[in-house]
Amino acid sequence: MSRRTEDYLEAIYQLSMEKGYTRVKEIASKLNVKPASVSEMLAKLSKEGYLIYEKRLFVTLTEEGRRVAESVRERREVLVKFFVTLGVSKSVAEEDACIIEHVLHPETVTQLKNFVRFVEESPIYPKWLNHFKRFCQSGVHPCKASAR
Amino acid sequence: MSRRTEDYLEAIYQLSMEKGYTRVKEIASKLNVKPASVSEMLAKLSKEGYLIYEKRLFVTLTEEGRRVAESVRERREVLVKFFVTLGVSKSVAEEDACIIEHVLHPETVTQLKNFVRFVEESPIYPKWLNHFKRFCQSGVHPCKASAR
DNA sequence: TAAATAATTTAGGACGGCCTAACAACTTTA
DNA sequence: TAAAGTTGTTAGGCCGTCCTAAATTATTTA
Repeated sequence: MSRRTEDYLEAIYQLSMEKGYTRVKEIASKLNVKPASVSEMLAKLSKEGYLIYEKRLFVTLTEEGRRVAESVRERREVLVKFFVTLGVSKSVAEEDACIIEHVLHPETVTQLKNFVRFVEESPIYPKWLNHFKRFCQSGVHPCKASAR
Repeated sequence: MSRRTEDYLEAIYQLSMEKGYTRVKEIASKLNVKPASVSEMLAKLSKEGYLIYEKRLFVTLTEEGRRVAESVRERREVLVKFFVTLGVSKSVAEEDACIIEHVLHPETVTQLKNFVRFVEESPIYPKWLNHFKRFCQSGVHPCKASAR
């Protein structure tokens, strides 16, 4: 299962949300490739059992395809949330997440999740965040600055 | 400049540290590819001005090549430090860093750096880390647990 | 210094993913 | 319902990176 394969599955998954299926043209525009490339990939994915493609009509994921897509999406969401917590802008966060979601070791993903939850659940979260933001701007840790 | 190109430059940079140069065989083993592939890549990189290759002898980076290699390395180090702070094991951290170092947006890298420094410079760092570790194990935020 | 060994290069090929151009099949509309 | 427009497919090619096998060059050792 290559990275690109995962990209396709996730794109298809998302595009299918509303109508239950999607089309070559939509996938192509989502992934910024030409329809011809999508056609090719669909043939491959369908042969490998990740989706069912009613020729010239619509694409639907199989159980297996959906499973993969969901896990990719989950990983991506953790990353986005995480980068955003860190003060990265949403658009950049999404871009970066999209790129690296495929390759992180499960252990890393677990720790990212832990971190996000830890920070969110901390009673001093607002204060922490505020301090962190000030640190980003001034380069000085507020707790230290006030101590001397 | 492709990802793979960056990998090669960084590998060459590291391998050259000691002796000031390196060899095809070493690069091949570092990157887990065959010498033939290295040969090819060296031809390309040398044509593009990133290194000077005295045929069949040694490889040295040009200024430009060193510049690229250093920036790649810097990014990777931030990532490793970061993942380790997050509780990811060193080996996994290094692996993951190696994979994603190429693709992160500068904004993201900046924030990662900020985070690492912020955490390190916090006066309550030991406490924070301890809490985070306990949270990872129990799933409960220590500050909350003791509050009720 | 000749023979054996080690390192490197070259040639030829594979694979994944992308593209364009030409064609085919549906859909809309006149 | 035929022509025009839209969507999808096929064929042929390209690029980057990798490989194996064979040839070449360098180095070691007897």
